Amino acid sequence: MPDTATSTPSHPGPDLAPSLLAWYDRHRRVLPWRALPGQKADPYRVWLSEIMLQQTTVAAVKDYFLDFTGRWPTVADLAAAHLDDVLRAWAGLGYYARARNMHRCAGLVVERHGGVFPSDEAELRQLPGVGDYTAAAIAAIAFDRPAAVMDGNVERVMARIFAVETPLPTAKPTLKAHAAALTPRRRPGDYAQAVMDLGATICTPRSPKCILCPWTEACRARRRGIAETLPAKLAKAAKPTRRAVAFWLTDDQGRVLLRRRPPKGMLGGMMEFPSSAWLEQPMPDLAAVRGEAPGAADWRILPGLVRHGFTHFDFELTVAAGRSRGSLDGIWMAPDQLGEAGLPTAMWKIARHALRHLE
DNA sequence: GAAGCGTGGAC
DNA sequence: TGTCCAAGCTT
Repeated sequence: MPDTATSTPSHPGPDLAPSLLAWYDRHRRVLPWRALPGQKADPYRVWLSEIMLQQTTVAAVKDYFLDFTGRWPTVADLAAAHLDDVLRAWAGLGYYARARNMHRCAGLVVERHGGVFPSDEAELRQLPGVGDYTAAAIAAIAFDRPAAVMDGNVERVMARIFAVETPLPTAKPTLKAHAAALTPRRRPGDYAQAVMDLGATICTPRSPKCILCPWTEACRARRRGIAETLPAKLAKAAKPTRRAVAFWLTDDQGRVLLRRRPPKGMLGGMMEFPSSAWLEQPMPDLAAVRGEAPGAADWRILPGLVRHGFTHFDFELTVAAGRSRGSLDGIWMAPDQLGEAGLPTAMWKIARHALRHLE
């Protein structure tokens, strides 16, 4: 009996999961947080890796993950650590609220869950730093629950397989429904990693390797020749530039003055060099910002400019160097110890700039 | 819903 | 050089 509904299915097909799992078994990547085939995943390591991997590449995460799990092998160890030490270990990885939430989350898992991560997606979702994606990822990967993960990779893969041309973020609910419909009952943990691996290695934003894709026959975007254009995204606003003068203040022992930023917001809780306000204005001269300096000194502006791109603005600084007159309260560090200070990258650039011009 | 929140690598 | 963007979450 001819059946147009099955010969031209309304969706790419019910058998996509098995072919993807077969591909995954052949191309499984070895990663520090990934359990070996047949072995049980450690929920702590899965959680830790998922937090680190938020908006961050595998290459950037690897060394941080090994360092963290070496220092703090269990969630109880991490919960018992001082936040300062966690922030210092996190320095350079970016999105520092993740580190603060991670530390809070570890404390809650110990206090409320006896040091054992919940396996239920809704319970995981309640933990700080754990959103829809991360809750689903932990449920699927650590506990093999049939949770549908929805990250940037899955969005892209779904947009292409189903040729969804509606731009993000409007298309998100549609893409999520497609992803949920494809999630299998068997091996949901492997499937979650497989579909993300597919997006990361085959169904890439540019130049997708459709020839190697296990779903190439089913892919509607490839058939229409529009795979590389998907998913469509709304244009983003231009980034403004903020400028400031950073103060490199040294004492009679050659130590430099640092301070700790407020606990929330931009670079919350991280170390920084004192500076004038970060304003969307032309670069101020020394006379305009002398009142914001951390103390009296024979300030002189060093040649050159420090540039740094943040998420929503570009940052330009000039560095004023000076020798402190008298003693001043604050955090004084020898320049050769700055490597252990846990400086965010923007501050590290200031330090390099100052040292280059003062030596 | 929109804005705030880092960084480094690829092209 | 600039642009995009990566296993998102919080407010």
